[in-house]
Amino acid sequence: MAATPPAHLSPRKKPRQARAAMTLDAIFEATIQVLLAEGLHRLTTTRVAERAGVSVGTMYQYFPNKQSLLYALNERYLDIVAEKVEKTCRGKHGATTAEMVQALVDAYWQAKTERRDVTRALYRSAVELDNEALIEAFAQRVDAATIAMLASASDGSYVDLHLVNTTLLAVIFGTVRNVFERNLTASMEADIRSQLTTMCLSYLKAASADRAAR
Amino acid sequence: MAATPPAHLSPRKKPRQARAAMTLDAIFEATIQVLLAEGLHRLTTTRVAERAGVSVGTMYQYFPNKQSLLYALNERYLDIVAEKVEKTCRGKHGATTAEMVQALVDAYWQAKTERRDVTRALYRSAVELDNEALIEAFAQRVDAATIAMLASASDGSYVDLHLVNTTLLAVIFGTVRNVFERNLTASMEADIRSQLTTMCLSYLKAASADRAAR
DNA sequence: ACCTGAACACCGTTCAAGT
DNA sequence: ACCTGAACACCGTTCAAGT
Repeated sequence: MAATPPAHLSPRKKPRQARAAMTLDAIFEATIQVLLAEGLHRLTTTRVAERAGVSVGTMYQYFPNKQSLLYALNERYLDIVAEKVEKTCRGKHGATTAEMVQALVDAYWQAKTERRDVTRALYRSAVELDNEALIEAFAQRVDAATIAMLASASDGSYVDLHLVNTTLLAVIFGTVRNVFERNLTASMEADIRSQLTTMCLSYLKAASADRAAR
Repeated sequence: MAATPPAHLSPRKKPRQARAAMTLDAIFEATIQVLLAEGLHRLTTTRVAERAGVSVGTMYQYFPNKQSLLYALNERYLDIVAEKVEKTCRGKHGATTAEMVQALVDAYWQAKTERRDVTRALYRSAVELDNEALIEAFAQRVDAATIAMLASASDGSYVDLHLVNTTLLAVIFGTVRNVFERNLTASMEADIRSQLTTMCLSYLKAASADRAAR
């Protein structure tokens, strides 16, 4: 689960009535819409409230400030991505390293591409916040999933699995973000994605204790 | 040189007198200071002006808006990084692939680490802006430098040098950013840096036409 | 050519009042 | 328990006036 956010960013209260839960959903949905339609610097509490059909005061019942709204939005999003990656990893226990890497890169890339406008908007929105806790929680969750997967590989083991795994994830996360921030053609993007897979695989082979022992 | 920024982000005028040049420098310096001391969301035009010892009106003579100030700051910074990478690349023409990769990762990582607080602050500040043009210009400049270097390698050539090179840079840029956004120990960071070098190298070997032909 | 700072429209956040 | 919206302090940006 996501780590508890810093106090000044945590939601004020949870909705206790169905009406309130709907209000919250409307606020999140409105935030995404304003973010996409107007951009981060035009994302104002007034505009979000208006689009959500509530008053500003209502927003402030759930979130102590604007940042915490964006924080919660990113948290939701990362939860979904993490869940997808976890599921993929569980499905590949015992497989070959090649299958694992392929599946991992595909799952992560796919999760980020599904709604690429939202992904981009959230990458940007995250800047305002004290988001280290958020990123760290996400990283550790994925870390656990991929470590367990790699440890079960049928064709290789690593002297320092922890380091290899952290490196692998830093490279995948980083590269995907870098690609998303540039304006590349779809085919160039697809090419890089496939090259990234190749690259991760050749790294794992080079780092494999198994191979070194042969 | 850096590409011309979008009209709404380009500086209003260049300083024509020594006094004005000093004013501009003071504004840039103040911006970095406020960014480091107070963070992005407390970076206000008033605060920057006050710290720079000028009035707000003066700032607006040089920059049409707050974004353009951050744009110019990032431009300056990326120019310095690009220059360092270019110099490193020129120095390795004709060397082995291993030397090149090592030098490239070191140069880039080093440039970003030199003032890591500034690097982090600028990564964050860049979010507000329409910074695609900025990133693209930087990427293309480095791209040209590394392509020329790799093409001169004494021990390998590539079927699709362009793709290999773009992938390599996306991975390096992305990974470095990812590492900077996390809170890792110094030794963990050093380890990842060295692993990244290994990884790039094993990728280049795998992608080398030379080796495939053997 | 360069600088000033009061003025304006707008933003984040609060809180007394409502259902 | 939940929602409202006027009120307040502050922000980005302008522009008439100064040197």
